[in-house]
Amino acid sequence: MKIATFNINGVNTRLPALLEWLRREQPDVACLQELKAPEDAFPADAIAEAGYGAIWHGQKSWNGVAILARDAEPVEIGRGLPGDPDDLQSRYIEAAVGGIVVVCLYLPNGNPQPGPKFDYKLAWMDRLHQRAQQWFDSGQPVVMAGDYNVVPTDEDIYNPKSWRKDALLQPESRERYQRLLDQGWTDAVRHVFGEERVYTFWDYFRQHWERDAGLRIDHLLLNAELLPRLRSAGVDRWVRGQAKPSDHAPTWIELAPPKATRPTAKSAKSTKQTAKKTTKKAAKKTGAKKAATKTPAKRTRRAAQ
DNA sequence: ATGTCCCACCGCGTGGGA
Repeated sequence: MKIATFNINGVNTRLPALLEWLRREQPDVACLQELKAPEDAFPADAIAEAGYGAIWHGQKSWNGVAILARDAEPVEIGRGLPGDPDDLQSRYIEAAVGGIVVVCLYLPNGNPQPGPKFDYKLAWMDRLHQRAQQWFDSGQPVVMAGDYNVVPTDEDIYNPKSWRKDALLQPESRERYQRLLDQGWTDAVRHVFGEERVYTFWDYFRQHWERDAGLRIDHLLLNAELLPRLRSAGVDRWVRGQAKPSDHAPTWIELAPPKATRPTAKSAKSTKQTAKKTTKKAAKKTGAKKAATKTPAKRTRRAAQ
C-alpha cells in the first residue's frame, strides 16, 4: 500500500500533472494540499475517471486539502483541526482508507516571522499536538501526512544560511515538530533514508530546482501501530522536473499488508507492489529507498539535470 | 532585497500569499 502526500499548488492549474502522476505511480492513497479551489471547483469528475474516490475541504484562493483513494471511497472522519472555532482555513481533513486512519494536513507557512502569521502557525501546531496525541493513543494504525512547513533539522535543507530567519526553520517551529516525535510518531522518510539527504520542495526562485537546492518539509508521521509495516519511502522527483510543476514533489511511503489474522483478498492484492524488488539502480531512478537496509544509508548523488 | 508562480479582481495589470 503506497501512501503519498503532494502539495499540488493549485489543483486545477495542475490537474494534467496530477492525473499524469496518478497514472504513472498509482498511489493507493494521495493526500493533496494547496488546492487553491473553492469546494465546488474541485475536479472530482476527472479524478474519478482516473480511478480515485476523493474527499476534500476547499476554500477560495488559498489552502484546501483532499484525500484520494484508488478504487475506493475515503470515509471521512473529520474536517478542520479542532481547538479553535474561529479558524476557518481549510488545512486539515481525516479519513479512513483501507483500514488505516489517514490525516492530511497543510500546516501554516508562518512567514513573515515574527508576526501574527507566525503566531497562528505556532498555535496551529499546538492544536495539532492535541489531536495527534488522541490519534497516537487510538490503538488504530494512523499516518499524518502533509506539508508541515517545517524543516526539522539543518540536514533537511541544502543550506540553512539564507533561511535562518524563515518561519520554516525557527526553533519554535522545530521544537513543536520535535514534540510530535516525542509523542512517539516516526518521521517515515527520515527513518528510511537514515542520514541520506532528501528533499521534497524546491522553491521557484533562483533556479533552486536546477541546483537541487531543496528543503524537506513534506512529512509522513506514523504511529506505533503502523510503523512495523513501513517498507520503503521515496520522492517522485520526476514530477518536479515536468513543465509547469508544483514547487513540491510527491513524497510517499510503501506499507506492507497488515499482519493478517484474517487475510483478505484486498490485502493480498496490495502485496504485489510491496513484493516488487527494488534494485539500487532502480531505487535511484525512482527515488525509492527501502526500509531496514543491511548497509547504512549511503549518500546518493541526486544531481538535477 | 531579491527571486517565481498561483489566485482573485474585474480585467488584459496589480496585490497578496507562499
